[in-house]
Amino acid sequence: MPELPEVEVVRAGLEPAVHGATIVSVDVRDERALTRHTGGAAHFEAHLTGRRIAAAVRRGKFLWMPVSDDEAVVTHLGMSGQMLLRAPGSPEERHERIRLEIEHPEHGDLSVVFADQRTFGSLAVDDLVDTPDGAAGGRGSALARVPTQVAHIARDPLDPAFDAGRFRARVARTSSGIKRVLLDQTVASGIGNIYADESLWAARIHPETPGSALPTRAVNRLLAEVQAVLEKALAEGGTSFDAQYVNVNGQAGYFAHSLNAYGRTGQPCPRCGRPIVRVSFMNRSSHFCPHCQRRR
DNA sequence: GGAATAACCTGGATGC
DNA sequence: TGCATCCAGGTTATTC
Repeated sequence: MPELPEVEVVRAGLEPAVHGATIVSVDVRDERALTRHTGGAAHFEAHLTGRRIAAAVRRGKFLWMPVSDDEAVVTHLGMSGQMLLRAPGSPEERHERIRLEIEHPEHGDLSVVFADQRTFGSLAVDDLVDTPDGAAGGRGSALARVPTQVAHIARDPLDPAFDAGRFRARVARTSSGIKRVLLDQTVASGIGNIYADESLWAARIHPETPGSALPTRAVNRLLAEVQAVLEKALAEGGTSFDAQYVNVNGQAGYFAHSLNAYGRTGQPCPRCGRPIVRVSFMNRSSHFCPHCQRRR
């Protein structure tokens, strides 16, 4: 499941290949991959053909490639989306939805393939708007612009312009469980189910603890653990359980070997040795140690 | 306005 | 072997 570290690995892989490249053709093979695009496949193809890509930028789980100061191709990988770099004319990938043929002045011709099994991911052409704080829109570009579809989400915890004070204030004023808050992309972006569970385990906080019940010291500790978990996962190439997440070359990450709580139901907690439990939560699962992470 | 929940989707795993 | 059911979860629309 692509969360911040996985999307950043993809962005870093795309950057050298697409920066300065020209889109010579666009082929939409499944229009369901354009659910965020207004205008349909023909509009998407015609609008991008001939445009020059200026960068690969990321905020949270959103990735975008500006094609001018006012427009960008926005990508969200959803649950199973992949952005793959392939040789021109390479065989169609399994679940391939969209293919961009690009021409780079140094690297030559390449195919950028968007493949997505569960079709939760999408591409779209979107307008760029100024960031309210004047800082760069995301990692990968100094331009203080962000797609309208991304403008409503908060900066991610690894962003130098992340507003920790705003994060603490949002946590303090809500009665919702802290895991729900972590998954709210308008509070802090880039955190999904895996890294929420891992961060809460590291900070020894029960996922259902109301935000308002957490002392500032605990919120600060949690934020530090979120940043540490994300950094470590990024360094290890992200988390791969199966073929659902791979980098632009189709390779898996290694962070699954470093997980302490997520997906370890019944296995001993690495800290106290008692079994990790799994409970249903928001149509998904929470994994935690009931001994180390007690309810307040 | 804030909070909670359902729906969208595909394929692997599991049970019968 | 084949079929039915469950499960995974990010985002958003809907409901309370």
